[in-house]
Amino acid sequence: MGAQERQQKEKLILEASIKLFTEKGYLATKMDDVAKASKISKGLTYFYYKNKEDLYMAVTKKAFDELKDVFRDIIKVKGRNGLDMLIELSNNYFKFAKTNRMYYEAVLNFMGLVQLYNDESLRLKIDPLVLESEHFLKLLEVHHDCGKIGTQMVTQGIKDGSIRPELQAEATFYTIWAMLIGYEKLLGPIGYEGKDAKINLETWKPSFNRLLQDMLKGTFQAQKIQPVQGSLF
Amino acid sequence: MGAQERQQKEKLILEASIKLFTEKGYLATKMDDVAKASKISKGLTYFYYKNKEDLYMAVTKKAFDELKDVFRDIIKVKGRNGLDMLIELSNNYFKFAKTNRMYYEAVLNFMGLVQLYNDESLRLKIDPLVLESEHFLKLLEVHHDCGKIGTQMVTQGIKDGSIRPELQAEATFYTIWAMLIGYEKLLGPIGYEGKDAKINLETWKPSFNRLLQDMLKGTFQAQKIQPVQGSLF
DNA sequence: AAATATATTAAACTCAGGTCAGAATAAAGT
DNA sequence: ACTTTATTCTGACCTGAGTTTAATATATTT
Repeated sequence: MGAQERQQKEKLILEASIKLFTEKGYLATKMDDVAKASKISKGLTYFYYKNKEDLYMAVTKKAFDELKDVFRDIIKVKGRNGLDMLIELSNNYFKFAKTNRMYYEAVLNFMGLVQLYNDESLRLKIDPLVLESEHFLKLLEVHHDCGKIGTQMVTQGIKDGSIRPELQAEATFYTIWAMLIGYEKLLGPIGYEGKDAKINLETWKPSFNRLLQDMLKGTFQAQKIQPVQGSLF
Repeated sequence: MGAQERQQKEKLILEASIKLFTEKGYLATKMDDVAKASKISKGLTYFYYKNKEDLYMAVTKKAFDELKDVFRDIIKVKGRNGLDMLIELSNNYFKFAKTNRMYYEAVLNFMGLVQLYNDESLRLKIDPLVLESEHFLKLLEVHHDCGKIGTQMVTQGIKDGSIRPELQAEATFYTIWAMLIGYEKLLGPIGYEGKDAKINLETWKPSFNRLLQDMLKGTFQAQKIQPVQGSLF
């Protein structure tokens, strides 16, 4: 059994666990289930993956790679201004989070891990095997890649005039990302109001998008003030 | 033993677990530890709390109450405009998240729960005992209270002119909250870059605050356009 | 074909959340 | 005051799930 066959076996286990994690969630999925679904013995899964978290890290890697594709798919289409790219990113980001819920949760979980990782005093709370995992460092990179692609969009927007020029691209992009993450996190809780919900998933999103755009381009200038200015010259 | 004495005992267990959760985290804290720290038998903890999660819900209740205090402390001070209140809220929110890390994590965890709760197809993923917990409904209320207080700040800001009038108070506040949540979540991961980090905790925050303020008051109008307008009349 | 390395299994181990039968204590009834 | 009932409490036990390991089968090398 060469390295290639081994990779195939790993992939088999990985895909079985992705299916299970998606259906039942990480906690409810037992290593027994993974083994059964992969048609191998439970012990063997520990031959290919150090432990359950290591397996989850492998899943997370796939998840973050797909999220990165969302970023890449937008920037690779030419002929749009930066603002439009970011608006589409916002939409597709939410779509991703909704459609690939388990994947998105894995991404968020990873961000939580990195938060611990960055705080020396908290790092020891992370399972050492996770840090040793080949996927961990790769994930840090992919995370960073997403940041770079997003920053590129802002830079592009500043260049083409769709975003106000005094903004700092990188900080701005990460603020946008922060908004997306937080929005996703808050979405549910607010929807709860249910009966008299003036503010819920549907009604809130336009407001959110509007605020995001205003923040980036400075609506007052473009929509209200500009006409007045025009009459000046 | 009256109801009062019972409450005291509950409080004892609660405080022991808060200490342990803070020190070692939820997962690393064993019910044996809680029992030992409370100087009772393990079985008895299950007399006062249905299970570990129920205990955690009680902790979460304390956590969210304290977060609500952060909101209340700001709005109860009169003589400031709405925007300033929100800026202070932002600062104090981050301070809270940093100082009371375990509490803040509990709050976030609860938000995750509510997200499941709102999706009928996912609700069954929540431990039924959690839904039965007396704290769960209370927590939904406290969450809502925070939203109301924050919305009040925006309303105030619109009234006193520190926030642009066309914004919808509720949607705007929840967008702000989303930004805070997301910022907190992203903070760590970005700080990681470490060596060449242009963007990290320190350098990013001013940018973030600036974007937040611009979004709310429309900086262009106030700083660049207004003077021109003034010359018109 | 023997020796070595790699896969694979099934059973055993461990740890931690949760239960339970019964003891100790307190409260209520007679 | 004594019995009965309800409440509080304990420690041993149960169970489930992640993980380890000793032993076996299969493949690779020499």
